[in-house]
Formats: sequence, C-alpha cells, structure tokens
Amino acid sequence: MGTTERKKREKRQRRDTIIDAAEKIIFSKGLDQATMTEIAKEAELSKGTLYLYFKNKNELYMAITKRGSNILNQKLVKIFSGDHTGIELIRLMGETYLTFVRDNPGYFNAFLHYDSLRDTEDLQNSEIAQICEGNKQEAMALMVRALQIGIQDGTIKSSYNPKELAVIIWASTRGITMINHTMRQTDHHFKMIEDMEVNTDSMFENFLNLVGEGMATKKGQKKYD
Amino acid sequence: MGTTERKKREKRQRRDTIIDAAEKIIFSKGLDQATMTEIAKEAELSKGTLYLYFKNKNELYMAITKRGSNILNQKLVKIFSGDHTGIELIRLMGETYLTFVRDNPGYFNAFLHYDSLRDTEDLQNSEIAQICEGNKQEAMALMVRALQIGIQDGTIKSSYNPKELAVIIWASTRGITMINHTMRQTDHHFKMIEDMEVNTDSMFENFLNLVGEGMATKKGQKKYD
DNA sequence: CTATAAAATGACTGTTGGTCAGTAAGTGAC
DNA sequence: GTCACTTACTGACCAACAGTCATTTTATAG
Repeated sequence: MGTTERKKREKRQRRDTIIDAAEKIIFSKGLDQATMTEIAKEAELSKGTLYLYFKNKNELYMAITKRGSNILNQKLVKIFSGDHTGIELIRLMGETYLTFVRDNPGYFNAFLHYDSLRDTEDLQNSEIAQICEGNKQEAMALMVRALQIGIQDGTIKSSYNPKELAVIIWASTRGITMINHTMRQTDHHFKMIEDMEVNTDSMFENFLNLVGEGMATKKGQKKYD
Repeated sequence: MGTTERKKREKRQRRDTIIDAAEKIIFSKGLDQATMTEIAKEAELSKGTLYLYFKNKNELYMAITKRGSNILNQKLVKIFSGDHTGIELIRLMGETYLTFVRDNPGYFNAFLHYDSLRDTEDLQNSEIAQICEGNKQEAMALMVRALQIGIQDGTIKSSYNPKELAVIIWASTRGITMINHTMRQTDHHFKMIEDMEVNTDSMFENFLNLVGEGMATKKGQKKYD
C-alpha cells in the first residue's frame, strides 16, 4: 500500500506549512523580532516540532531563501521560452528581477541575509544552502546565455567576454534593485538627494540605456530609441 | 578650572574606547555572535557601563557605522582637492570606495546592516542614525558634483541629468562592491560561474569602461585607452 | 575631612533559541 | 479489538544574552 508515499507527502506538506507560517511572521516583523514560538503558533504546531523539520532558525530562514530563489529562477527561465534577441533578454531579466523584488521584498531580505552569512562550515554542510547556491549560479548562467545569444544574433558587441560582462551586469542590476528596495523599505523617509525624489521606476531603464550604449551594437540599440 | 572640559574629553575617550572594543569583537565574530559582556570585557569595563554610553546594542553598532562612513567620506572629499576632470573624479570615487570596502569589510557589513533596519521610528529618533544618513547623502552629493564638473569640463555628456546619473552610478558601484565583498567573505568557496574565478580586481575597471562608453564624451574616454 | 555629584558595577530579570524526556497518534499483525 | 512497535508531536526546561537598576566606588569642591 502507498502508506509510505502518503507519509512522505504529508511530511512535505507540514514542512511547507511551517515555511508559510515563517514567511508570514518574518516578512511582517523582520527576522530578529520573529520568534520561533510565534511561528509555531501560526503553523498550529508546538515549538519543538519546528526543530524536527529544521535544524534551527537560520535554516528555516534559508528554506525561505530557497523558496524565493526557486520562484525567481522559474520566472527567469520562462523568459527564454519567448522569441527574443540577446539584448532583449538582458532587459527582460533585469525587469523581471526588479519586479520580483518589488513584489516580494521579504524574499529579497532573505537573499540579503543569506549573502551575509559567513560561517562557511555551516553553509557547506547545509543541503538547503547548496540549493540556494545552485540557484544563484543558475541565474548567472542564464545571464551568460543571454549575452551569448546576443553576440550570436548581433545585438551585443562581440568584443566582450560574456562571463565577465554577465557578472558586471548582474552586480549592477542588484545594486540598483537594492537602492530601490531600501528606499521602499524605509518608506521613502530618507531621501538620497536633496530636492529630488528619485524615480525608482525609471532607474533600471536609465541604467540600461547608459550601459546599452557601451554594450549593445547599433542594431541592439535601435529598440531603445 | 577646566575640570568640566577634561570630563567631557574623558567621556569622549571612553566612548571611543568602547567603539574600539566593539569593532574588535564584532568585526571578528559578527554581530550576532558578539556579546555585550565580551565587548565590555575587551573595553575593560562592565556591561552596565556600556549602556551609559549607548542606548542598546544596535545603537553601538550604528556608532560603528557612523565612524566608518565618516572615514569613507573623508577619503571621498579628499579626492576633490586634487586636479581632476569630472570623469576622473568618478573613477577615483569608485576606486576609493572599492578599496575602502576591501580594506574594511567590517565597516561594509555595518553599512549593510544599517541599510537593512526598518524601524523608521527608532531611526528618526536616533541622533547617530541622522548622522549616518547625512553621510550617505553627502557621498551622493559628491558624485553629483563630480558629474557636474564633468559636464562643465566636457568629459561627460551633457545629455544626462547629473542627479539621476549619480544615483545609477552609485548604485551600480555598490552592487559591484557587494559582489566583491561577499565573495571575499565566503572565502571564495562558492563560485559565481563554473570554471571561472571572476577577477574581482578588474570588475570595476571593466564596469567603468562599459559605462564609460555611454557616459563619457570622446574626450572623457581618451583616458581609458 | 566631609558632603555631594558622577561614574561604574554586577546581580538580577525577562525573553528567546534550542533540547529532550515523555505523550499521543498511527500502523500492521493477529 | 488489542497488542507491540514506530513515528510524530509536545511543552517544561535550560542556557545564553540583552537590558535594568539598586548599590558601591570614585572624583570634586568647599
């Protein structure tokens, strides 16, 4: 009989329930203010049970990171199923990232926290961390692929090393996303520049136009005029 | 007699001693692993005394953020005393930032933590936070000034709004710095891209060349060939 | 030397992450 | 139905730590 199967499924569901509860609490109050007891209560379980499914609070938060990066990567992969030139792919990836972070600031906080972990020992022994790492690498690989496509179809200059360029574009996009995110999170209370509310919506657009002039070929730039 | 003066000076010194101790402990173990008792011990004081000088652990960490941003801004301001074109100033600012973060990863962690704070109430009521905020704005203002100088001296295209451009350049530079920082912190254990150790040293250089083509005039680009 | 103020202390409290001995629920054999 | 056994869950408990405050120590001035 499929008892074993059912048990496994139920266990996965419990796990998901816990992650759901953790997201709800942590996203609303922040990691520090969220307590394991409260998360347990939200999941209608006792605190002890949480520790049967997750080694500790950090690992639970990493499970959220994993879930977030899975969702993001799914969106990124989907872009490639459409019929786009290389430069268009770059733009779409950036916009997708920006939109994802805007709609899911909690996940982005989880990403940032994940990146701030330093205990290499712990990270390497954690299965979840390995998957998070894999997702990061996959996103980067997609960007490389977009650039290679662009070089192939002539929308991106062939003088660049796609891997090097990918890292730069990705890093810059993240930087812009972060400013965006931080400003939203602090409720626009602190302004970056006196007498100027930066239009966060157009920032990535402007960035692409700026970088586009260096990166794209004439053919690749046409789209932006 | 100057007793009052001396007392004030001694109080400042105590404060600095505590910050010194806090840096030593927090930079080496990370904020979470550092305890107030240990910091007190390092400062040769008792825990209670720490709370006479700082409202709580977070405010102490913010004092570190303040100190770090003061040091960084000092370096940034100094750049402007030299005889440089606008585009050169941009490059120098980026390089200064990158070098600062490389040499002082602890301060950068403090910056990141500061940016992640969300409790706007607390932030606004904190004198230290106000100064940190002022430093951020000052750095941004310097970047705007560099761009304005560049537009004036013809090394930067006049078609851009210097304020908008400043935010983009600053954000991108931060993004690149962050990747750099994260990779160093995790001891290069996780690679970004398969079969490729990204040369972190040349990343900003490449970024500037890329952006330079969009931002700089012909005259401004000459320097980079 | 004494009175007063300022500075420093560390025992104490409340909270929280994490543990584990004990309990409950589920499963399969008979 | 019930017994033996396994798996899942519980919450009292512990240790560690941030933050407090009554008390002690030190400095100052008359």
